[in-house]
Amino acid sequence: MLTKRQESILKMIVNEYIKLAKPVGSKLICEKLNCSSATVRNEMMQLEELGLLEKTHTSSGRVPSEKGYRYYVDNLMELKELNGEEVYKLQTVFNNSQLELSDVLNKSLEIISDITSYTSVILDTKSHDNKLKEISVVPVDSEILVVIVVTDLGYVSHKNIELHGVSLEEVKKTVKLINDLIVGTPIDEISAKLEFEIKPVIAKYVKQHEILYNAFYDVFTDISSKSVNVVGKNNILKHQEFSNVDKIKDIFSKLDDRALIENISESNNDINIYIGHENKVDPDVTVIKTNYKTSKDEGTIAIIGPKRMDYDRVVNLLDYIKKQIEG
Amino acid sequence: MLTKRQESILKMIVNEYIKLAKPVGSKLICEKLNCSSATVRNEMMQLEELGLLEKTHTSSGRVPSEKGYRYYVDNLMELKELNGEEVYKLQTVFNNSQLELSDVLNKSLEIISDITSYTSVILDTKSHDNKLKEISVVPVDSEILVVIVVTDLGYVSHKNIELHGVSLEEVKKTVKLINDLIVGTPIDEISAKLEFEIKPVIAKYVKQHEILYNAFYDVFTDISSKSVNVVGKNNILKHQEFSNVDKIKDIFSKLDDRALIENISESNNDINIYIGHENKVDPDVTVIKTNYKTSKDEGTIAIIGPKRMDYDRVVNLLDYIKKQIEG
DNA sequence: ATTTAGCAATCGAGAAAATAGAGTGCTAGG
DNA sequence: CCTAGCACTCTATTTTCTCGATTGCTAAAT
Repeated sequence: MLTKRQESILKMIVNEYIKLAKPVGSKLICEKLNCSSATVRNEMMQLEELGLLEKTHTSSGRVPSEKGYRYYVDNLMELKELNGEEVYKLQTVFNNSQLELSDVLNKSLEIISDITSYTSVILDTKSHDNKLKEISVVPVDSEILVVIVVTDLGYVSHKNIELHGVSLEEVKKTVKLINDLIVGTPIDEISAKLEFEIKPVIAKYVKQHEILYNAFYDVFTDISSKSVNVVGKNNILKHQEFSNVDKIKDIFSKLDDRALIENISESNNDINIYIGHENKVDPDVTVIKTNYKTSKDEGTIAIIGPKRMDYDRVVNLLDYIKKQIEG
Repeated sequence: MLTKRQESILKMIVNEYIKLAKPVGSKLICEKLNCSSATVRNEMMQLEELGLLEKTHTSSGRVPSEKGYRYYVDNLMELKELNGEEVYKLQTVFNNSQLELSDVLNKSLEIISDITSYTSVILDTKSHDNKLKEISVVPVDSEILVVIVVTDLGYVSHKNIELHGVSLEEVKKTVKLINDLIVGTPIDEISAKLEFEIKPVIAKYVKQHEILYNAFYDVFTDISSKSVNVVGKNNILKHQEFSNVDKIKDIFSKLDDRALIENISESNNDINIYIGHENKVDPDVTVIKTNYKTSKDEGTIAIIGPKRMDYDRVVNLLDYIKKQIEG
């Protein structure tokens, strides 16, 4: 258990390090506290023994360890009010009634990435309630055809197919068959249904069914796939912990990797903080994220930055967005 | 006018520098040529006076200047055959008949970025022949509606709108009006037509027309806008000329900038090479690009890399792709 | 008229040494 | 329990030194 004084020393060190990114020495602390630097040093030593602080070398100031940050966010962090300008910028997005949810999320996280210099990720998991609403086809010319699929919740996906010897009649027949058989099916069950129920049927009624089957398979796969959007990736470059080209390469490739979906995805409804090794993205970053869920949509929004992150500010911003979109 | 020997020295220096990124000294050259290093040095001095070579400091080897690269690509470069593996990889894309043109372009430039370690840009300008084919709406629920627009050439765009007190009837009426009035209009004339011909009409027949008008305006804007796709951006990090964080920041922000569209766009049908200051993207890169045009689509494909670029290889690859997609 | 051998001069890159300064841990006294 | 004082440690920076690559020039050779 930490004493009151130890806590305030830890807090000061974390805050100072977040601000200046330089190891914090006893002198700086003792000026703010009413005691000598030797006293502070003794306390620091104890905090180090507890694993909350670290030194970069024998005679350097102290830097918070992951455990130190953890203690800070769990016990010490104070959530301040959002500043007026930030709220104002975000409100222009939330008040724009012409935007769809996905636009609102993208734009508001762009703003956040902008004002915080961190990177954001928006993960659209797509709700399980999402059902197939309608399939339609628009012939473009005698050879080409656009297949359009719309779901219950307003997701749209489309694909162009080239008909090699398939007549428009047959296409229409296929579309009708599929419409009759699977409208109303939840999107994540469509693949299976398409293969085991639809394929045999259209194989019977339609010549050249492979082309059509594949096209539909693609559109459905596309619409049921999760989407990832990484915003403000270049902000990575603004932080001195990522000033080494190899590290930059490393992080950029992780942000581009499809595995990011699994690594970011969050089902918990709180604002969750994963510091360093606690997250699956990269041991040198902190990920702050939360799940969002509206009647039409669900997913995860996340902010990624260095462990030396402005924790309270980011938590506040995420919380604000979450509340706004969940209404 | 350069002598035969000067040309082969310049050529060797460029090739060597492209390979090793280190200033090239006289010793290396004189081993390949049948003469002494002093002779080579004399020639080098002349090439430097002509502005074709540069030194990084008084006693360093030589590095090609922009003018030197220019002379190289104009007069010295030999176009070799593509190697079998590269052709094979690209063929798997071109032979996949299920892919649309845009997919083919993206995938083949992904392959090129991969094997060359350069960055590619695909610019889809959209053909002027692209005309509006059909507008349709799919009601998602009582409040929400998907507007889908398809063009002549198979481009699709869509947007969800929220109807605040607009009845489905009115929407259908609007859609019919628009369909009747502007189907067949080239997409780049749609905005104007929408504003000056359609707006007055729907304003007369439809209550709450603003919402609808704005939604349609958005979909049309979207479909007529040029698309940019930057592939292999992280490859920038692989070249030693971009090992400085500020330079990386600089280039990345230029690749993200919408101005890239204007800076890359190319109408000339050849494979064009813009070395350093010759291009509008960044003075430290070379851009090799060409226009492509098929019956359905047109735009620009470009490869961006350091000035010390593998010119012949990239020219060959671009040429190969251009020929493949133009059929 | 070229080409070449030889040589002093130049400069960068890297190692080694010197210096300054910030911060620590410990001890002894308040 | 706190603090003043001090020796010690380590980094970061600057300075100096050395090595080696490469050049330009000159004079002799072809």
